[in-house]
Amino acid sequence: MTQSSQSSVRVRFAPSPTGYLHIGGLRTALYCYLFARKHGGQFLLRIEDTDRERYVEDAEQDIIEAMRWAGLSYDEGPGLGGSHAPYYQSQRGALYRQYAQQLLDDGHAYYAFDTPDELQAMRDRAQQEGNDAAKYDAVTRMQMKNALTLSEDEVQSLLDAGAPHVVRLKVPRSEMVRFEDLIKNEVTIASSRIDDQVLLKSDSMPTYHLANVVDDHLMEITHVIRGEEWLPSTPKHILLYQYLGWTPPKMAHLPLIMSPTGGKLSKRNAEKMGIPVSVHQYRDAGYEPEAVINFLAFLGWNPGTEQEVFSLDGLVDAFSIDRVGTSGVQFNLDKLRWFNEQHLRQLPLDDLLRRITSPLQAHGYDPDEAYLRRVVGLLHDRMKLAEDLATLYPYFFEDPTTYDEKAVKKRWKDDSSVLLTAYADRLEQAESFTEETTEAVLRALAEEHEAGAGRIIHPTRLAVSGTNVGPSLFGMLGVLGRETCVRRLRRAVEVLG
RNA sequence: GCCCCUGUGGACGAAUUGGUUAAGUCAUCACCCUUUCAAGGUGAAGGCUGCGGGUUCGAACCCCGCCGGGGGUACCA
Repeated sequence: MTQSSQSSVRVRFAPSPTGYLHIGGLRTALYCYLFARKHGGQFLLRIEDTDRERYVEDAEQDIIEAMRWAGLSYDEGPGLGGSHAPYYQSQRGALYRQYAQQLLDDGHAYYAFDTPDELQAMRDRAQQEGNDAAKYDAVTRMQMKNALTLSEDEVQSLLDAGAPHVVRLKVPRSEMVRFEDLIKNEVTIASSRIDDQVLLKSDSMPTYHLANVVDDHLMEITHVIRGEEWLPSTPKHILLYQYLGWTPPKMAHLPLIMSPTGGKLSKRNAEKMGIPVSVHQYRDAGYEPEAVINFLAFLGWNPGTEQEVFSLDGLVDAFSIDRVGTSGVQFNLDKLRWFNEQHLRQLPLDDLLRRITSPLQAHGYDPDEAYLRRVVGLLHDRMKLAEDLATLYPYFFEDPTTYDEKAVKKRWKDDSSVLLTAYADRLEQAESFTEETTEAVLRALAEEHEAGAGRIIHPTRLAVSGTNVGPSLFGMLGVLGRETCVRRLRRAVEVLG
């Protein structure tokens, strides 16, 4: 890297608590984190709670917990403090107002008193006249009720009378606004395309644009890494930096995550595809945080080598912003499952046990540890999700209540009752009950009846598990134990005849 | 509509930066292994690198024009 890697890099993840942290948000956070750590810099969390209408009470807690779960630790932020506190925009109002005032004083911003109805009327008018966009800009602002069209006295008396008003950015009529994006390279937009953006809302809260620029500067952010949906408004930010006399940070806009049905992965179209949206849903479904992180890292980035399975630290090592792609990437649940399987498999037994407990309990199972260890030993290599134990292999925790219909049809034969009864009898009397003995007993029995071993193996699996798929039969029997196996064999004979 | 970003098999993506038969992973299919299903192993199918022009001895890569996809166009972020 040409970048002198020490120190100065500061990156922030700045979510808005308008909902639970979603998977796309976590990816943005991850890239911020990777970049910061890669360069030995700081990673901070800032809560952008300027929208009172959409504020969600427990969203902030959810965001913090999701970051912790994912292992994305930050150096400054809520609960931690830091030299640039507070990290809540709702607590920094005075700052934004101060800089808005500076912009006002310098003639780069102005008061506007238009009501929502008047704005709507202006847009309707513009549309009727066939103007391509209904903008509040260098042309239309002269027809509106603002400090540019009203006299100084009128403005003052409106202000004194407490008339609702906003502060708008005075965007130049025609200027080329240019910036260098670390991912998209050079981007240029004509200022005539930019709205006179509201900076301070009538409730005196800042909009994203003002708050973001002020905070990024004050918090000494060196790199703004965020989703591509922000690319078109970046020129406004560049203008703001310029008018405030500040040097803008480096910009990097991440490609969007798409739904398999097309379009940005939103809550709605994701759920339609059975894709969990909130990070906590992944946790609850038993996905490994390392796997989710690994998967997310590869959504728009790759190391350029064959290696795909990475730990978080490994990703930090391998990460480089210039290997981030430029086009939108489709979310692929299959690939996530594969990553999950990879990570699950390399998890030491003790760690695996810890992660398996809560999904089990969620399904009402609370096996003792020694038993669980044996079950997991048998199933470790077959698991794709921590939840699988409860959903795919419930029979390790309770007797099957039904028998899979197709399996019965295929595996339950005329001689099954006789054979299983005999097998149950022998198992009951066998000297020991292990993987080896259950197999030896079964094979001997099959031979005596001049039947293939499968004649007993398959119905036994059905009787014991209720289905015809699963791990090695004898290993399974050994784990379940004599009493359980015999009971289930006899019950199957009773039910299936 | 207008503005911005973008386009390599079904999905993700590599390609020493203009160099010859366009990697690999997921998914699919087949075979092997096997008491079943996975896993694992081996292999297959799937591409005029969106389309059309150009530049060049040579283009996925550079230029032009189309077309497609996405985002933005709020007193939301």
